[in-house]
Amino acid sequence: MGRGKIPIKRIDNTSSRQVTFSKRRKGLLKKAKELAILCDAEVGLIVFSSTGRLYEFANSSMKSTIARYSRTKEENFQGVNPVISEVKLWQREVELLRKQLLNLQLNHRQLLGEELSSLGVEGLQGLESQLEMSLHSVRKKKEQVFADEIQELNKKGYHVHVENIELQKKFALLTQENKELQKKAQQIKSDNHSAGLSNRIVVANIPSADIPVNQPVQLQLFQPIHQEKDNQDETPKL
Amino acid sequence: MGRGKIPIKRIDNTSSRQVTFSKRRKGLLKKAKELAILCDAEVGLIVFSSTGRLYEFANSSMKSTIARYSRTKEENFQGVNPVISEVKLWQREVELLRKQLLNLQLNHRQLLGEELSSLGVEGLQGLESQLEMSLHSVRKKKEQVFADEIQELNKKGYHVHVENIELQKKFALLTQENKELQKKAQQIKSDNHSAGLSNRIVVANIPSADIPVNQPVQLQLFQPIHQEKDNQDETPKL
DNA sequence: AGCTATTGATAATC
DNA sequence: TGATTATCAATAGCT
Repeated sequence: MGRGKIPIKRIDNTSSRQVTFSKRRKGLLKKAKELAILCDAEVGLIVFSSTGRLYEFANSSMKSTIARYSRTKEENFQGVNPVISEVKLWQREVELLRKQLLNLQLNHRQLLGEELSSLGVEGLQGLESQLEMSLHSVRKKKEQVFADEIQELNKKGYHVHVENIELQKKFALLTQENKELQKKAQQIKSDNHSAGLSNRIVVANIPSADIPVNQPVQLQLFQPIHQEKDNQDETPKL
Repeated sequence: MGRGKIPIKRIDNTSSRQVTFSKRRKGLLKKAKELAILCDAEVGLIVFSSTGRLYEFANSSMKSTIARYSRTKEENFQGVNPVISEVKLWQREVELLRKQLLNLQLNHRQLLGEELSSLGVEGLQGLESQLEMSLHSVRKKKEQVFADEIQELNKKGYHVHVENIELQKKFALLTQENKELQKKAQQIKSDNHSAGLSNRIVVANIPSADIPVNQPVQLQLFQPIHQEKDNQDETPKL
């Protein structure tokens, strides 16, 4: 598959061998991954380039795959083993766990809406109602989380609001003070004028009417939602 | 690369998964060989089918490839030359399986709407949409099952209907025959009367007009349902 | 490292 | 399974 076919023998030209290596290595790794995913297989792939660099793929872990490999290989030509009893114990454990895992995996996949072919009508009905219940709980939970968050925000908002009122009071006091200072300044100025001196005192004229004092800030956020909205599930029960 | 492209995810259908597995496994092994030959690389490939069968390729030897691998990784597997550590291998396997099982169990419980506290808002949203998708698939599947059943029933119903018509035809013929026999019997009777003999022949008078001949029986059951009814899921996304 | 013409792999089908 | 074939994907040869 390429512009022409090449014989399967060592490519002599070093650079084109390297190019081909990197292309085909990529392809091989991709295909190994795909096989593992598509067919639910445990795949381990080790590739050393001719320069000694390592490339690998393993869908579970290389370590466990190699372990499984060596176990499998040994069992084939090792009918009798002196340390059987303990090993057998563990093997049984593994077998049990594998079974549990497989069962759970099937169940899980069905909960995800896959692999439904093995289910009959009652199974499907059961699954459906289970999913409905789950969905219900999840939505409840989600709403609760939102409600909690909103409450928290409201609380914080209230504190900010209180703080705000305090600040406004202080601001009002300052404004008052300022006005009085201005008045005094004016007085001094006119006194100086009449005395012929011009020792200017500048006082900032802070605007005071822009912010409505004691107007409560709008702090009410969304209210927690508590309407049941699950009656949309009007699937015609056949 | 085939009649159509397939998404890279686990193939649900068991038999087609197995078919794909054997095809792709073959292809993968071939490509591994080619890479090793063409590019002078050291390749080791281990594949376990989901049923646990082992397939492998190694251009030098799996043992030495694994040895080189572990050397490169600077880890020493006792895995390759065991017996002492066989128990340890199994223990590790048990540990791994236990972990997987626990993970899956948590996930599973969450899919059942339990143990949701560890999830944040995004987690809950994700779970919700996943459940919605699952519900969708399950309902689809259920409807399909019903549709199939109905089709099957319709087919059977049609056959019964055809058979019925045949029977009605035969019945009509028999009725006709019967009438003619009656006529003949009457004739013989009157002949006997005039001859003075009374060798009575009794012929059952089968009613013939009670069943409406060729009236097609009502056999059309429900039609398969194919309307999409999922736009009911208008959950307000908060 | 990109770009195609080509071959190769394989999904669907029987 | 095993064979066939229509399609899609990988990649050989160039740039």
